[in-house]
Formats: sequence, C-alpha cells, structure tokens
Amino acid sequence: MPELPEVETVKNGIAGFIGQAQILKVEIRNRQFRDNIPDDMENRITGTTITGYRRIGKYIIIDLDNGLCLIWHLGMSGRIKTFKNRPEQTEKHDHVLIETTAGWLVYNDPRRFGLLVYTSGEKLFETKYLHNMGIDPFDNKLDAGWLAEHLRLKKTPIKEALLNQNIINGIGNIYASEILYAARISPLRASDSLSLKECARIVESTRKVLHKAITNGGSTLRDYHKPDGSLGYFQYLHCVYNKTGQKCPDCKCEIAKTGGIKKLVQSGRSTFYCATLQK
DNA sequence: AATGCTACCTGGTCGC
DNA sequence: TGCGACCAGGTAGCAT
Repeated sequence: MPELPEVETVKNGIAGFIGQAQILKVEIRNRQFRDNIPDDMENRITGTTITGYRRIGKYIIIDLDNGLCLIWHLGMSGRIKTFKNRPEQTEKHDHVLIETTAGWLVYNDPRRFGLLVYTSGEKLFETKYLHNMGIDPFDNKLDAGWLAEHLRLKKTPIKEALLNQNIINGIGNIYASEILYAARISPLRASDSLSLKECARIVESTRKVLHKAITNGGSTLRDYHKPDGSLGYFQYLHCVYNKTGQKCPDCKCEIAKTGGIKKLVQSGRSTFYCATLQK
C-alpha cells in the first residue's frame, strides 16, 4: 500500500514519536513475511539505542548504536502504530511489538508482504533490497537528461517504467497515474519515445505530486493510517486514480462524449488517465 | 536482457 | 446470510 509519501510520513511519525530511544523489548508473534524475521532479531537489537531514521525508496531504515540497522518495508498493507504505553489490547495481524524508552511500536500487516530484517550498517547498500535501488525523486542528480538517458533503451510503457524501483524509487501504482496525469503524458507511451521536454515534465510532476502528498500527510485508502493511528487526507486530492468515468479536474471536455477518466490494465495493475489531456 | 505472468496473503466488496 | 469471484497501495521469481 504505502508509496513514498506514506513511507516518508510513517518514518517521520516514528522519528518524532520515538526518536533516539533505547529498545527495551521485542515481541515477535509471527516471523513469516516476504522475507522472514531472522531468528535472532530479538537478541541482536534488544538493548540497543536508535541513532537515526532514513527512508530509501519505500524502505524505512532505522540505525542502531551497535552498528546494525533495521530494514523495514510495509508491503501492500503494512502499518506501524505508536503507543505511549503498552496497548491494552492488540489487534488481529499485530505481528511485532517493540517497547522502547519513549513508547511502543506495533507492526500490523494483514497480507504480510512487508519485511523487517536487520543488517550491518556498512553493508546496507549491498543488501538485495537496496543494491539496485534507483534514484530518489528528490535527488538533485535527477533531471530531464538523467531520465531521458535511463529511458532511452526501454520500450516498456512509461507507466511501467515509473513503477520500476531500479530507475526512480518510491513511486507506486497510485502516484504513477497521478504523475502522468500532472505531466499530461499518456501511460501507454513507450519510454524510449519521450522527448527531453516530456522527461522534464515527468521529473517536475513527480516532485510536485509526491511533495504535495507528503505535505498532506500521505494518502489513505482502505487500511493506511499514520503511525499515531489517524488517517491521512490525500485520497481526496487524487485527480484520476480510481475515478473511472468521472471528469478530470482540468478537462473542459464533455463526459458524454469522452467517457471521462479511463481505466486500463498494464502488467496486471490498474492505470487511470484522461485520454483528452494525456498524449 | 527485457518482458510478462504468477505467486505470496488477507480482507473487503459486489453480484447472485 | 452465504458464497464465490474479483480486486487491492509491492515485489520477486520464473518462463519465454
């Protein structure tokens, strides 16, 4: 579920709430995830103190003072809840409870597509999770020229290229549609057909859409909550995602004639776009 | 090498 | 009220 804005929001939420606290106790009720929680996780991190928080793509990295760091991914349905004191009652799919000197973290993930593992800080970028990670959308090195160069040899539709974490990281299925709408580019366009100007529009739109989402606290559908349990708001700001048949915000066209926002399936994932504005 | 299909897992919704 | 089909924000592994 969570894409870059949600992960950034969750990371900042934890950092603000827990900060540089010491981990007192780790209770793991289910170790089966995309990758399993290592058997010695409790022993390796109990008693350590958190020294920092990072987001890399859709991964949250928590640095510890013993040279290790946690690699945490929320998959499609993961949430991290925060509590000042031990929660009175736990919910279904509360798989991991972490007690710190500043409060509790509870990892809830019904589908268990996420993961929580540790690695040595030095080898973080050698892990299979990060060694092929693409550029961060807000990295200064990302510009029209960079993107054009990386799309030059790709025939895949631009929508699918935006979902490829090895090119630009952090974009998921909702924001891929929203970014292409903002950039006025059809999701069906072959990546290698985009002009430098169009690449510039994609870079600009990516930053604009993601930044807007972050400042709005991350979007929410179904099962996403900010760490403190409250809901985000960005869902109301989506222009095309899940709005099949509706009029897009910027269009002057008659729905009766155009049918409004269209839905199609690319690589098994839904894409939404305005065929009038996006070429 | 690149692409596309499937699987992983649970839960919500929709149509009958 | 029940049941099956289908859908969901991510990623990886496999076949082609």
